[in-house]
Amino acid sequence: MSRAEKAAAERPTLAAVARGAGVSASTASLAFSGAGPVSPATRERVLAVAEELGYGGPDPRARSLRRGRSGIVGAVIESSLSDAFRDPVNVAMLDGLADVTGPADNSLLLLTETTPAQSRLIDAPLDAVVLFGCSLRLDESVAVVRRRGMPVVSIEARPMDGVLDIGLDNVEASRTLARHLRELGHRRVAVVALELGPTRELGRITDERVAAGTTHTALQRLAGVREVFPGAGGVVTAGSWTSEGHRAGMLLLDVPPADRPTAIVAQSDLLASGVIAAAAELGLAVPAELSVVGFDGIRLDDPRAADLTTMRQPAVEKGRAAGRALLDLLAGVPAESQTFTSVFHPGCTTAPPREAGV
Amino acid sequence: MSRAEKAAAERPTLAAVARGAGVSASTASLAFSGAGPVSPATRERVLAVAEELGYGGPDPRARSLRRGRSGIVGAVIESSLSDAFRDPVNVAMLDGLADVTGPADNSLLLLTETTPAQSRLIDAPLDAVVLFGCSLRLDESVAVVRRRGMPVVSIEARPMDGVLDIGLDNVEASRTLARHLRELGHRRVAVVALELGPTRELGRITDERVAAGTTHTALQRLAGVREVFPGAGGVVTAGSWTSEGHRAGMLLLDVPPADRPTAIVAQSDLLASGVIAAAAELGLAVPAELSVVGFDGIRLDDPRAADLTTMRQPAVEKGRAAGRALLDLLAGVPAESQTFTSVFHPGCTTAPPREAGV
DNA sequence: TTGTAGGCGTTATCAA
DNA sequence: TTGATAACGCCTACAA
Repeated sequence: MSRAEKAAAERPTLAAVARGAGVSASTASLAFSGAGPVSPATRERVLAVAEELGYGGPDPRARSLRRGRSGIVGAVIESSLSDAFRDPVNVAMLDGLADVTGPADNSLLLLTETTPAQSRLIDAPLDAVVLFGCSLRLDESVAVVRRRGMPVVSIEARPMDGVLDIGLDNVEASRTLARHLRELGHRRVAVVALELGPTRELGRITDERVAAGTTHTALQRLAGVREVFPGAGGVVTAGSWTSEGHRAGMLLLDVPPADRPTAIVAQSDLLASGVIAAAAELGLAVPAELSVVGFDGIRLDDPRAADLTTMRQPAVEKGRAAGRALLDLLAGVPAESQTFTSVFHPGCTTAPPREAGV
Repeated sequence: MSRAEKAAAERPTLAAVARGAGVSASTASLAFSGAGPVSPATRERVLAVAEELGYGGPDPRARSLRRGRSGIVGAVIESSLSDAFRDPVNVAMLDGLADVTGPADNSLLLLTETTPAQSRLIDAPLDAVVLFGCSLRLDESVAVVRRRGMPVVSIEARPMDGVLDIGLDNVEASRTLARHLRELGHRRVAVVALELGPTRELGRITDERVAAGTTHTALQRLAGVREVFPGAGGVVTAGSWTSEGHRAGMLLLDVPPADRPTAIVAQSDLLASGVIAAAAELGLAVPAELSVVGFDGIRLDDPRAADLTTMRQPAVEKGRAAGRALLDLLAGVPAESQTFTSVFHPGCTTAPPREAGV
């Protein structure tokens, strides 16, 4: 028996407190939960004995078995925490989620879609689950959770049976950006895409990678652009980070001028920021020599990308909506998928191409 | 009875599976946990019946009561998630923590030090707790947790009884930076401090605010600077964000040149980045007209602050150390507080003051 | 207002 | 290798 176990074994229980106070366990329970009538006198006596014995209140483990609820919502993210939280959009969504679940006495358990058959998803005492931009093991995760009968909410995932999704108008929003560029006169447009899955490797957008792609958001945003610029190519990145945008930008821009796109559609503001940094390094003026658009509408630290042309998406609201849906589901109230809308923000990183109509 | 409750009530239990397979509950349990000898035949039979009944494996709630372990570690942060995660240092520490706890089958529950008497800290099924830069309700949180007999690890908190702390050489590191500035010839030096507590309000550093300060890290870093520049003044911010650094910078720099500091010690790289942005706005060249140092050693997106003179701290390692300490404590192995060391990184944001020896 | 009884779903111990 | 038994600590009808 380890020291910790011994200490735990020695902790007083509600029964011990009740005994000490000369009342029954049920009365003591009421004294703590306030879920029933207890005379002030007995309550105080119980509390006093608890204090004396160093009893810290009902054990949440026992309580959650009895009640059938743990008060814990699993927030599943695909990658490592630092990868995911590097993008303010994810943090904003998480914050929105916590904003709603917290006051309802639910906390968030951080889970990553790790290899061994979603082990934590299986053995953590969860009441419900939110899937944050998961793609790789999406089906597997959903299967595990559904089998347990837990409500599942996804954020920007492809539609799945029995999963309520909080979506975004990715196709339409990307189309809007693409149209904006076309109207300015751009014809040579390249995309810098978010990770497409299943691998996270920077490289050219190819039909193969698109066909094998698992990340709904990236695929949708690409589709939106291609509605306006059919067959538009570009680069797939490993994720929504400035450094990846920079690498992608170098790949696309460090070429003979004739091969260079006149505009780049980055699938996130962070990527756009990296692209703009790459352009600066190559001595390309934005927007005079290169137009760049992003996606998300976050505030960027890099002054060169400060007023980016982008689509603003309601990230915090999406998180809140996911939280509300979860609470409804948990309460047995029917809830439905919903889609949020992005708003076009014209910044100063787009302009007509130097030679219109190349 | 809500729909969710009804569904839960209908879920098969281990006992039901055992009955279906014609074995005892204990045998069925072994078939799932693999914690004992079961003949392959029976195991398969049990698993088959489970599959058929749609049984998703042992209920974690019951398991955690029985085992006395939930596999959940509480990560307590003081502010909102988005405030905390805006600083990559916090994300890195969390990542390091998850790095260690994850493989040991422990997940992280995100908790904020909210008002109502640490409610979630009390009623969430936690095995242990990590305190991340908490200050306001630190004592209260610790009291709650200790009473439950849970191991507690703090990160850069002031020393507390029964709390293992993962520290950083904040005083020494800050002194190093201050000395560096003094050796360059600076005499008029201002500090841009992290939030000092108990309020989060931008304003001048005053004796009162310092005396009332609760944030260990900020106080230590200030003390380190003051060892070299006694009585150094400056600005307290609301937190480690670029925007706060910018505001603080404007406050300190947008004054007659004679009143202007020749160097600013920002207590984080993010703050430093904001200060540099403010300097740029005011047309002050860094480092020619103003030296700026930061703290942390994170990579910054703003190219003007790209190569900041700063102290690099091992944030991920700190998180890992906290995780290891926690696991030790949980296993009953004695563990001790430890302090990490920062490394001076000379960047290109410091230089001798324009007129040495003002 | 308080007490009694039973069980939430598992797993550990021990005996067979 | 399997099974019976007894908790784990609490909560909630229901009865007193």
